[in-house]
Amino acid sequence: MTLLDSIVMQGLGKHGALTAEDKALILGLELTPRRVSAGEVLWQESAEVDMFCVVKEGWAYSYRNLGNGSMQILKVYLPGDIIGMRDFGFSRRLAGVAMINEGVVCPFSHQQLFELFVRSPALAAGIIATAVRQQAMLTERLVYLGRYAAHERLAHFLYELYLRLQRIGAVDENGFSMPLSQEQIGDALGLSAVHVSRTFSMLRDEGLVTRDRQHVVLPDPEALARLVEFNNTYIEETLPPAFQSFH
Amino acid sequence: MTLLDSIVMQGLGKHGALTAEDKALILGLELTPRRVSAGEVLWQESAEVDMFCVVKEGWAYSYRNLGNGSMQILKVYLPGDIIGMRDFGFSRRLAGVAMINEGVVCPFSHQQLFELFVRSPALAAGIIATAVRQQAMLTERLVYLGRYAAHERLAHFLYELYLRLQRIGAVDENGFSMPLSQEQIGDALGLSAVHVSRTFSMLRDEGLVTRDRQHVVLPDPEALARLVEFNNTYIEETLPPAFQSFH
DNA sequence: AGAGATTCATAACGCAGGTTATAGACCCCT
DNA sequence: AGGGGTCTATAACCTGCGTTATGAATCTCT
Repeated sequence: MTLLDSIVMQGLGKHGALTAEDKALILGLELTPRRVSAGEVLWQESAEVDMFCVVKEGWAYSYRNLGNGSMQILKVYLPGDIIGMRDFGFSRRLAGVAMINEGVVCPFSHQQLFELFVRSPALAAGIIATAVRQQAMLTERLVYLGRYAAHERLAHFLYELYLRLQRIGAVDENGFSMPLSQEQIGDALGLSAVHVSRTFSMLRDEGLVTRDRQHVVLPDPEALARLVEFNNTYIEETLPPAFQSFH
Repeated sequence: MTLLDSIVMQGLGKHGALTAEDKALILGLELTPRRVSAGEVLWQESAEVDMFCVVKEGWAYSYRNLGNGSMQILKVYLPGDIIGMRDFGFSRRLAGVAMINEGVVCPFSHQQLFELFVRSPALAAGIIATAVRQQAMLTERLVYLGRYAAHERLAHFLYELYLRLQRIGAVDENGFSMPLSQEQIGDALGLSAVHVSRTFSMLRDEGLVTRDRQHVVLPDPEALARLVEFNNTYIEETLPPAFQSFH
């Protein structure tokens, strides 16, 4: 899963907006792969912002540890995602990032990113659009935390993962591997681990989700999508026409 | 309240990163002021993205109307804020925006923004940093929705408004005007209007907040800040050093 | 000034989801 | 293979917040 294969860049490429130099620049972000172990912390909250990362293999999550002892997981990152763009424009990290399972990440520097911005407005627009899309997913979760019940939050969470995994070819017969524990899912959805378990049982009884350890199957993804009225504007693949002016 | 006075731009200006042309470009975003009435909808969710806005006077909010009949307010915009950057990179609006009270906004086009990006990398970086800062505030609210109780959410909300208003000179003796109804506050914090009322009473009884209609006073802002362990990284005024490479 | 619409405070009641506890299943280590 | 740790399921109990209701205060419109 290279960045060049990611949705936005594919979109730019399709419109002929990417030159050979652009492609070289973006591949340049992935020259230093690093193997990382399960649970490894890539950086802590408040650490200095010294790099960003492309996830090549494995899952990661960004999180905040709170004063009351609990944790809020902000976002789950899958292969092909860029980690850390949230902190662009800040001198310190707003959130920690840790690996869920083992994997491979490609760190790149602030400097490389600036370089890329200056040398290719098309890539800059693409990377910004990607970052904005990630923020849109966060916003969607904010809506769910504010106004939906536990079963809707979980259904939405699983369906979003399903869509994102599908796009990187990690879904097989409506099933996928899900390395998050119920505790971690709870930390993402603002629920207790116990209630996540209850809610899984409920969705199972309704035939919407089956699960065996780390393997999740959505027997009827469309039914799940109807339940959560999934808004897929924010996962849409096309960039607005104005972006094509960047030749 | 002009954009040039906004925190990030002030930061850039202080470092001498802004040329005269830069300043002209950014003032160019505010050439078409438009008076808007209380409750006026600037755009609806799913509308085509045709413009962005600088708020000159009055408060606005972005929101999502949900299938279950409720509303989630995503963000409150104060004078000096840019509205709509959330939708940059999308062809359709992810959220509606409406005025809370009457005011003045300055719309500018997608085209103007691109123009500015191409002609001034320094301004581009500044505007992106501003947008990222707004997203950071959203993230902070997500954390509060996920993991904090009603009184902490409300205290945090009020304290954030207090800080933001202070920076634009709209706080007088720890008091400020707050045109949001309790229903709207509830829609922002994921609470019912009734519970917002209860929670206000609670904070009042503890001497943390007094309120008379639209006028809110925080008798002891520091006590409030302690209660919510306010994380002001995301409101920090300085840009990281790397941004100064944009001369 | 009077009528209707908003907004707000407070009370009564119910339930979704937090908390604590227990036990079984699976994992990793030596 | 056995022992400790983690993860999950389910139950029992409790509470924070939603819901509905009512009355008072304030705003808006004519």
